[in-house]
Amino acid sequence: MPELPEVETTLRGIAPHITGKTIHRVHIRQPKLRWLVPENLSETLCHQVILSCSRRAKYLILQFEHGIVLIHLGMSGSLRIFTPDNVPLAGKHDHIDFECADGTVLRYHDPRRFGAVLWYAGAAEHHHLLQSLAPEPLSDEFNIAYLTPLLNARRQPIKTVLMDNKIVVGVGNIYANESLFLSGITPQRPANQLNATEIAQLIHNIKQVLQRAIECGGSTLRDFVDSNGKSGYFQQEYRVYGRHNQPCLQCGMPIHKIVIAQRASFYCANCQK
DNA sequence: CTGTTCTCCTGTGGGC
DNA sequence: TGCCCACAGGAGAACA
Repeated sequence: MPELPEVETTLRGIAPHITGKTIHRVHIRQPKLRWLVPENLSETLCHQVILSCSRRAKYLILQFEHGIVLIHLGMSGSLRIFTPDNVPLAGKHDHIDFECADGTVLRYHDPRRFGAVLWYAGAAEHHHLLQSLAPEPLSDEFNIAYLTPLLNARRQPIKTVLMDNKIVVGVGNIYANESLFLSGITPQRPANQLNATEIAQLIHNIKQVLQRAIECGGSTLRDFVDSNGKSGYFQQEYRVYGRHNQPCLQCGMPIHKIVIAQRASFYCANCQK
């Protein structure tokens, strides 16, 4: 499931291969993603140059002269680059090909189709999906002065609040669990009960764990080119996520699994208070 | 405004 | 070995 580090790694993996290139056509095999892929996307993008590639939250943004293509990988989406004359036949869930004039193909693959590929004839910051997003977790804007009043206004479990895009973007289920473990904070604690030290710890650990995962992704960048995609994303070592009943890596006590707001939550009752 | 529930979809894995 | 089915999960949308 692509979390922010995977999306960032995807961006770095594809950007050098498509930036500055001209779209020749777009093949849409399955338009029914989270939202319908615009039917006329190929006509819209034909002869248009990909000016730049960027990321906001877990959205990838391809910048064109007259608008943007917005890509979200949902939870099973991936992007691959195929070099000219090296493009394999499309597989079952290869829903969209962006074909460049030089033959390079950017292929969107998404078995569960929770992702999105959209066109917006305007600036990225004006798109309704992007304009009300909270700060990036790795930015300086995401700091103690910013977060403290927002947490104090919430009674929900801290884990739920961390996953709220109005508080901070890009912290999904896995990294919410991981950063709370690293901070010694139990996921069900009401957000307004965290003290200043804990908030500082949490911010530090969110940045740390995301940054580390992005650095791990750096060694897999070649996987985005001419790969069959089966290797998938890098395997991150998780400290609590998915470790139900396994010994805590700090104290050896079994890891608990509970459901908070319909999401699997893992924690050590001994290390996290 | 906060908070909760529903929804999209298919691969996986447990139960039998 | 095969069938059935609950389940996971990002995050917007709808609603209380």
